[in-house]
Amino acid sequence: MNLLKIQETLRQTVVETARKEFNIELETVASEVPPKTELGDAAFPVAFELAKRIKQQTGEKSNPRQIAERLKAALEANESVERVEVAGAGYLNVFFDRAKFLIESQNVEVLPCLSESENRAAPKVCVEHTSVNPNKAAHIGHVRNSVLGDTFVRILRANGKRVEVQNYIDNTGVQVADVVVGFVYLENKTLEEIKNLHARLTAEGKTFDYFCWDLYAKVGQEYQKNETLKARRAEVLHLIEAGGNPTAELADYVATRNVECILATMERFGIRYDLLPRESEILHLHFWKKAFEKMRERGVIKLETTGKSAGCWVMPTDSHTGTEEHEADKILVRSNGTVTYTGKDIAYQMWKLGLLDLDFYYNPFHEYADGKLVWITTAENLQSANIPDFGGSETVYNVIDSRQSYPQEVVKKGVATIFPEKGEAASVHLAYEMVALSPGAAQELGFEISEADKQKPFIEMSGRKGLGVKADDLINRLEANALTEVNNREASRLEKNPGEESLSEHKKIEIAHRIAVGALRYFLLKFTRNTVIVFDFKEALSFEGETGVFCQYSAVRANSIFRKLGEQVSGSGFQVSDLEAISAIFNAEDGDGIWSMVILASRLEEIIANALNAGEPAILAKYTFNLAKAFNLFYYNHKIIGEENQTKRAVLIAVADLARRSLTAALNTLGIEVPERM
RNA sequence: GCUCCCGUAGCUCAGUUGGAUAGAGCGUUCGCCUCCUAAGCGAAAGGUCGCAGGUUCAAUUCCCGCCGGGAGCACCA
Repeated sequence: MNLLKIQETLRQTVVETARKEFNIELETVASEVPPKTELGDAAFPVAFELAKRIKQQTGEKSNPRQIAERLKAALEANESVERVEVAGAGYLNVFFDRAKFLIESQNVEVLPCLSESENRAAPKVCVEHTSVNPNKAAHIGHVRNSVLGDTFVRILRANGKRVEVQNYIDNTGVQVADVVVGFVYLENKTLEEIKNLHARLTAEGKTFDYFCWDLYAKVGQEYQKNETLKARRAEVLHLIEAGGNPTAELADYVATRNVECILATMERFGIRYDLLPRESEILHLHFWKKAFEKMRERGVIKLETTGKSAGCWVMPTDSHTGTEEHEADKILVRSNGTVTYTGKDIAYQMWKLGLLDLDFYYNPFHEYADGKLVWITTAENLQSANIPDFGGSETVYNVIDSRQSYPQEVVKKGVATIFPEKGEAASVHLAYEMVALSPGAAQELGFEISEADKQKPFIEMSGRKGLGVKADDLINRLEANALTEVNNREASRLEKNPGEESLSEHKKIEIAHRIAVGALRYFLLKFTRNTVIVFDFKEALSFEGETGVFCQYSAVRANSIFRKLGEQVSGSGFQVSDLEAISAIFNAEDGDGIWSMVILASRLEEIIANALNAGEPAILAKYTFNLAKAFNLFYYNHKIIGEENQTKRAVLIAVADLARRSLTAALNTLGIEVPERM
């Protein structure tokens, strides 16, 4: 009997009692977490609702407290409940049987869904995230996208969902064209020479995406003063889209090397993908043509014959009202017959949902260290073996910057209009605000800031200007800082305990890496999605206070207790006959403190369900921090190893074990691993 | 002009579908390593929840109107 099940049973009891006693049918029963342990473990403010409903139904005024009293007995009949109190104006505060709960918690998985083997028959959901244009290195804003997406994937899996992770590669867009213009017209390089450059950079320990980062910024500057160069962009873009020519080949080489770099960067953060769908295949396999046919069949688009958009195929929208400057309807096909970005996106979304009747071909792109493959789409059938069943998801989550809210709305509405049977709920835009730079941070990076920008609260990062904190730079800095700390702490540990074994260099690097990832992932996850993160070096590099490192430290301390206790304690559960002795521990003066640790650690499953429903990983991040904080307090207040009362010692061990299991699972769901030592 | 987001402690942010004394971190001040790791723990100080109305037994939360900040509204991607 875990916490969720107890709460569900109690809710049912409330519904049944309301039906029996008051002849009222409650659809939902709200339950709350009381603000303090002394106020119980679950609270139902249902008596207020019932009083209102009784008045509506019979016209009789009733006292919420009296209603609560009548529900009280029914709730107390539950075997997990010790007692129920009616508090305040009519709150029902439920107190669990603490000893019984603790005994049962020992045999309960903190995340039951994860322990089950993946159900291949379960409906699949798709998460698209990262989707960095393959023309430069990823910056911290891209990492916010990837970390949010990856964490959401982990939350879905912890809720028992089958998930497919896609990273869309826009390899035929203007951004790639810009870097190609740079290579060809500024650097005067052929494909062979670019290949040599790549080899040289690799040999020097440098990365191709960093080179492109600078080149892209250089091209952006050149465009401002060189109109001929700007004209080249259109030519190059056209050649890339057409395919089958040397420029397209060169662009493909550049884009693919950048994709490799970005994958390597994200792997450092523990972020992986199943499939890389490319825009080139969406074009070459005529996904749009198929989508267009379906839209015409279903009559959701029309050809404008008059007005500003004459000659364009448009999709009428009602969510937006037109003005003199802007048409209300969304153009999907331009008057020259080419398709817009939104049009392509609708086709891609249709494929994701299994509504297109067309498919890509697939080829393995990259193999992770443990053998897992990332696949990439291809335009030709390369006869690959064991291709997973991609696409055709029940629900699609697109992790995209909130600046894309309008086009995402069009895609969602568009797909829902073509397929009303599928509906809008199948397309979810997980929008998030940008990561911006404070004027100070921008200056710290060595950028000239205009007087106007200095007045602004924050400055938007820009790949085109080369203005941003590169992901690898930041994680390198974090790892270096962490390694310094690890070395210092290791030295003082060995000084105090000369007999202890020292950590190998390899292990120290691994610990520093985990700390760095923990710090950065938590930093990006503690903000809710619709908060603009104004990047601040001091805050991002911090290892103290509300940080991932704090949470990791708490888990490391917990593990350290069990290391000292040795293996003999694991699996030594209580006997049911111990119930009274355990109750005595909880009823003692410091019993509430011990119990609050138990109940908080038991909420993980509920919190993860909340995080999924709200589409908000920050809920889990905040919980994890609070859990770590609670454990640090518990750790300080109760000295487990030195405890002389054997029952109390056993209780404390069980509580600490529950806390560390919950904390570890919470951190892992955030994509943060617990280091061996800290 | 229209749409969306934000405004909570000195700073950065949480605050579930309305609910009990509005929370955390940083910063400031003061305590705590003879005791399972001080990347820690405790305490103090700090609030007209942007302003003004409305709905309700109950509003930081829902509705309306202002004020201030941000983003979007392309035959760009």
